[in-house]
Amino acid sequence: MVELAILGFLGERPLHGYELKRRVAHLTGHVRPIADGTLYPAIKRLEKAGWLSRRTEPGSRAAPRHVLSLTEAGRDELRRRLRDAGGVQISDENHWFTVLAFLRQLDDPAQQAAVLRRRRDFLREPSSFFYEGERPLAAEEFEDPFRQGILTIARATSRAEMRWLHATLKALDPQGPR
Amino acid sequence: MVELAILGFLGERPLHGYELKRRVAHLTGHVRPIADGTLYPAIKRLEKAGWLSRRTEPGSRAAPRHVLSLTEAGRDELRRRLRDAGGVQISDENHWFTVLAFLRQLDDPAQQAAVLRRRRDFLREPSSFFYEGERPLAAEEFEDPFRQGILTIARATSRAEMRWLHATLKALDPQGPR
DNA sequence: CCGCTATACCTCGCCTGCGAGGTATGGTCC
DNA sequence: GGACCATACCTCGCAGGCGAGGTATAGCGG
Repeated sequence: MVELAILGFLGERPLHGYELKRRVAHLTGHVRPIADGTLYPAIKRLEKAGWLSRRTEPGSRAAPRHVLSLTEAGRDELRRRLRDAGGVQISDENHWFTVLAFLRQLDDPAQQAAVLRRRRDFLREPSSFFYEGERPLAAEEFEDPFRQGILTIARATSRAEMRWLHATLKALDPQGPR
Repeated sequence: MVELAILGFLGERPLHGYELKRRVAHLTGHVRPIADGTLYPAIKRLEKAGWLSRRTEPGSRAAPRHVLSLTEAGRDELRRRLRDAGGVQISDENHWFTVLAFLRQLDDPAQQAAVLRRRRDFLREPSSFFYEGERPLAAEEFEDPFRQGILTIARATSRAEMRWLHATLKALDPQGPR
């Protein structure tokens, strides 16, 4: 997930590690700082794979900065990861948001739509949090206010996302598949 | 997170591993299967700590089952974890939902309210996904439909949760702190 | 009664991310 | 000009979770 975020942000413009850290932290919505021990090894991995290059600059008001930029191979990799997004990337909200944040860089609208459709199909699957044997329980059915909260919140999210997905899919391929 | 889920479900009733697996999978909302390699080692850890005990039963229509139940120490641990929920448990939606799912078992309403208040305070913190320098960008401000999606979905979720939090907090301690 | 399938449990190695530690440099304040 | 702080980068060990593999058992179809 961090790797995708790094590739994505660098796909927009070259950045040094520290600035990258700030942006990735904000990416999760409510600021959730990303640990140095996560960011820098990830940068190393990507660099080793030839997806980004660094150029050292004198620090503006501190230690020298390593300005990172995406190589051509890196841009290909970014597009590949966006196009092939699946599994956790589709089902986990944090991962999914990361994909969404950079999906614009996958410049073929048909491919963008395909990714959105995968998410839509995933959300469509009937789902519930709690069961009584086989039967799913609705929010109103149990007296536990906290579980009611879970269901109401999840429902609100799901609705908002579905509405947005439909509208965006329509805009992307007006007479596309399904 | 898995450990809390195990403690929580076993706090409701004794279960064997396989059934536990089913319930934990549903806990995330849209069925996200939990790997065996996650569940069973977690059970082992909890058992080793003395928080749950097992009793072997002949399998109903397959291999023998290990029915797990919470020990007294396990129940204490569950309550401790719920009461002290913080950090990732508050800030990450997946973790937070796990806490919520079992918060009822923390039987002191004042303590329940304290946990909810921590989440509320976290959600209150001003937050945004994308910045232009220092200034946060609103959904309407950029033309990227995917980032617009992120913001609109996040906003809908946040609103629904805030509404629920306020209502529930009021019900929990009508004249409580703040 | 043989093989298949579903149930049920377990282990191992890997990958990702975290936290705690460390280094270095430029600017500011006294 | 020395102390201090913010910036900037890095490493190490750890923990949680995953996936692929393996074992075993009960029931069912042919």
